[in-house]
Amino acid sequence: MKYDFNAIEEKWQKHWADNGTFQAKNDSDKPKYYVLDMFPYPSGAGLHVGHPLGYIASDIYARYKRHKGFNVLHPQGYDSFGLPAEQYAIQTGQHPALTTETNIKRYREQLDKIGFSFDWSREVRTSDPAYYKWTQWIFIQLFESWYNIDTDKAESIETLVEKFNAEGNTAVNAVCDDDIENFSAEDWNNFTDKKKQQILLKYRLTYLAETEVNWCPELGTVLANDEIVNGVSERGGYPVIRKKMTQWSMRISAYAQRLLDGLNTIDWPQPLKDSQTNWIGRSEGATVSFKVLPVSSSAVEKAHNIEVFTTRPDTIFGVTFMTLAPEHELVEKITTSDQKAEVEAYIEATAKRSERERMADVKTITGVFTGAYAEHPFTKEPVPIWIGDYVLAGYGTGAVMAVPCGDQRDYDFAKHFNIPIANIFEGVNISEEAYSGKDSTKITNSDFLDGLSYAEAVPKAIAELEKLDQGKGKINYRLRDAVFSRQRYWGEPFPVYYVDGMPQMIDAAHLPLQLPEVEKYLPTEEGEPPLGRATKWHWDTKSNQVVTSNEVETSTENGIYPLELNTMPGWAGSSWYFFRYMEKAMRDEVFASQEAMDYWQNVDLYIGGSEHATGHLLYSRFWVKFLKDRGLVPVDEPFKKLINQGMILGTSAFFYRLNLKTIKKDRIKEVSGNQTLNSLDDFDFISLRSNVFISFEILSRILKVKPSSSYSNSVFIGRDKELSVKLLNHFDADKDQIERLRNGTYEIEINFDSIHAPVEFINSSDELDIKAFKNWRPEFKSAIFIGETGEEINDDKKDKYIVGREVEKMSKSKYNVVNPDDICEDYGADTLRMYEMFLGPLEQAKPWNTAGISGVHNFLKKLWKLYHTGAEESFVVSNEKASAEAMKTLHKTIKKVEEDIENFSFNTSVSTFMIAVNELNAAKCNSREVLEPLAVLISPYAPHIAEELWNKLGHSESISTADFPVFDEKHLVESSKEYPISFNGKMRFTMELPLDLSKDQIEAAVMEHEKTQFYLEGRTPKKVIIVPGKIVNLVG
RNA sequence: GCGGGCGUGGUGGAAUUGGUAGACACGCUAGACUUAGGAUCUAGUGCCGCAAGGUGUGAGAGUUCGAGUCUCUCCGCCCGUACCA
Repeated sequence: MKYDFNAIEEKWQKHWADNGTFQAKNDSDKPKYYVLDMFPYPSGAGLHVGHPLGYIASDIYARYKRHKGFNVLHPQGYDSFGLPAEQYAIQTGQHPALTTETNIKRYREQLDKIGFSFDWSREVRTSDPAYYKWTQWIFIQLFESWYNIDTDKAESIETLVEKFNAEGNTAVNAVCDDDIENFSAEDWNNFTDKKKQQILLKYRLTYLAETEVNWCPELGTVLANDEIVNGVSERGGYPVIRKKMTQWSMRISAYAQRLLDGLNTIDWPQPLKDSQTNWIGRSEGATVSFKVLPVSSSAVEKAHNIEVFTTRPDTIFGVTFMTLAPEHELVEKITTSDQKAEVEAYIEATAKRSERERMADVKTITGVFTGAYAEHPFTKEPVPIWIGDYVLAGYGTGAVMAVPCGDQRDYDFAKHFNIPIANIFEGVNISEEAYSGKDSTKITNSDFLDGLSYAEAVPKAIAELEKLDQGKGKINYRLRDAVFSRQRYWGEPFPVYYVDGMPQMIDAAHLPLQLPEVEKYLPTEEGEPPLGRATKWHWDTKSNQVVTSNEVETSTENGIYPLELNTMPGWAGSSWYFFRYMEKAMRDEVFASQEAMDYWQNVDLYIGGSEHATGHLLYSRFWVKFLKDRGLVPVDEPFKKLINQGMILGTSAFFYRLNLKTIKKDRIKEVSGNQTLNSLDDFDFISLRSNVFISFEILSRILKVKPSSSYSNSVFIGRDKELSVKLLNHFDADKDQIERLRNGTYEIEINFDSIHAPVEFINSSDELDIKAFKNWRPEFKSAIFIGETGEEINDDKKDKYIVGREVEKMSKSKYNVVNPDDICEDYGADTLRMYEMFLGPLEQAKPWNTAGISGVHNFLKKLWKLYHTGAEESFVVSNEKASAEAMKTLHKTIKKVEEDIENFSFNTSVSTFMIAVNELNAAKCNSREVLEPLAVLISPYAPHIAEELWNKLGHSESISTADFPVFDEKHLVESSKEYPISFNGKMRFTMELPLDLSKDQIEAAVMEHEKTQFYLEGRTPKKVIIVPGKIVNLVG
């Protein structure tokens, strides 16, 4: 029988599914092990070969752990709420649930073909009401909680109300909004119910707040930061503005320190821990309060204080000015009438500047003096107060005490505006730049800090500030509370209705609150989220359900209230799904039972991409810590060990379009490939010699710019004068033009667009059929294409275009996707699995190249032949004793494969299998003693062929129940070693020597060797290094 | 700028953690069997050289009997982040 992989794989996949082979038990004598993949979003494009990489790795590990005697939980599910399904719904009117259902079906088919040992009986889908009922439930728990700093954990809001009743809020130590007013128990009891609710909202772990969001008017929705590229929406390229909106937020900032501390307890890759650490951004320092000096002409006479945060309180005597963010609330209050016009103009100008401009232009220093002064806390000297956009409103207090001698930005600002710079560092020259070292340098000109070093001065400065009650030590975090509202349809509805503007939770007994039907998935004409289109989206507090009639009006009298129109973000459902799998079957009465959670605890091994470092992986940790605080789960961290699989990249084909802009002052003349451009002479500024095209080669030579899609391919001529002049010289521009460019009258921007070319128009010689492509994409009809060697390519001159190749992330829009189904069809799932592992280290990004797959496929054929013989390929495994050599091969392989799996070094174990099969083939081994354990060894990698061979070996139970072979050292014991003999560290020859020789005997044997005399060239070795069992080195 | 990672044949990548660099595989070359199949088998394949030999892990230095591996300096590439006070 030939190795018919298609038949074998289909047979066993069906067998496993029918027999529930991989269903985990919740009670077992075996130790438990929980292996989890980051569950996929089922996109319409289906799986490509990059998706299964991590699943294959985790599957190998899960199968290995079963062989090792563990009760393994290895589930899979779908993160099925999300943007693409909604976008598709907007375009086609198709309900996202239907699209999602179709996509899941397709995903499942594709996944099943690869032979994963998932326990599908525990599948979860975040968009399933039975699932999101519990996402809503957790939201309610967050709403019903506050963070008590004294106990350092979340507690029921009831305990807060008790405190307010007893003693007001003055003694309450909570993480809360910063605009809390103090009140006594008496005040509290006199507050109206609404007032009480308003106050409590400022303490809850999920709360409503006015926040700045990225609003895209064209798309009519809020965008997440990662949906914005270069200041415009990723989808469609529309402008994005900052807008204040009332949004649900999660008080993740309460957990900043614990999220940081927890990193020390988990086994995660260091780069990932580092990015969470940076994201949380802890910095130690102090807050300092500066009194604003009253100025007769200032708008208000009332005394103001400016709070700043600084990490360098030791430099307080170096303060020569202060800077506020333009958005700082005190700006308008302290600005003097003289400066008012200028300040307002500046604020308006900065508000207008887009995020993109601000980012592109960090070098330009701008700012305005407010006319006001603050009093230095110690010297009592007046300190001028400026505003400048280098101070960010969103970080710290939105204000800084500027120490130009110790901070480069303050230094540059001071230089630019001729503000005095005071030096407080002994023996440091600050005539060129600021000094920010934290070493033993002594501080001077600083009163009580004189002569102290950084380490000594910081606590001293803080102590003195505390005496004045003008500052105290503070730890600041960069981590912001997370906005939790989305103006989308396809997400979890909030279990919230509003009475008199105050949010009320739907009683948990009435969950899930299911998504309503809408006729369109767009925002309403009034700008409300899509749920605003639902005709039945009011909550009836009498019947505890969504009202069924379209006619009913909301009112207090009938107890019917409007429901929240926003939905939850994508990360809501993925922040707790790993608990849901723990239950044998989805249960309606618990999100996961206590027994199940006590048994499975946390995920032992989690595999997924590092792109989730500051999203999913942080939010999950936050929710788990919260759930732990409230006694709802037994663990503090969700994922004990984490592995990031690298991305599998695709090879894209590109061509390049010339896109030039001349910019004359404010006027922009755009001549892009979308317009007719007959020659490059069309430019009014630079007249390029005819027949000279700007080639990448020239560009890269002159400008050191490489054409590539990751680089923007833009050369901004004019912004960098020197480069511009070089380029102009290259094109023989006249002196006058160069002069004008130097004067800044003109700028030119040369831009190359990289355009992805679809494979169907490219032949095997990498040539693109231009005519066919232009017919397919008419918008490129008049584009000028530039070849990699710089020539202009158009269909009237040439009909082939040699495409550029580049490796990048696989994506449908880049036409570089390889489908795993095709690989399974042609080579089999076992080949696919092994080949993906063979490509290289798991964590590494690597390009997909089908060329090498035949090597792995041939290996599986050779493996098959080990168990079969003759033209008919009949099964030949015998019960004869194996040779010592074959046993050695087997045990060498056991040892190496076991080590490799434990180290997640799957690529090297594939090599090890190849070596083993080559050796056993050479030794003509067909002994059961070797071939039976070999099948088990290989089964995590190639489960189908292993299961088939196992079955042929006469076993009725699945190979997955077999024990992992036990390594026995005795088969590897050698009596001799081929020693490398080195002279001065250079290996010259080897000689076979018994291992039981003493050093002296080895030396004698080596010295006797004829080649030794040759390499010594008559000299006596000065030294002979002998490491028994390793090497011999003669030093001459 | 800052943080992290990396640099080894024509290619993907190995290297027992300081001990024979290039395992395994792709590709390539030659041959065998076949007759137009992207099949199979055998041998070879870092580079220079007919050979003996020389040389070789981004560049340079250092530690060591011995360095791809450790230390320092520099160069290049990739990822993350962005005025964080």
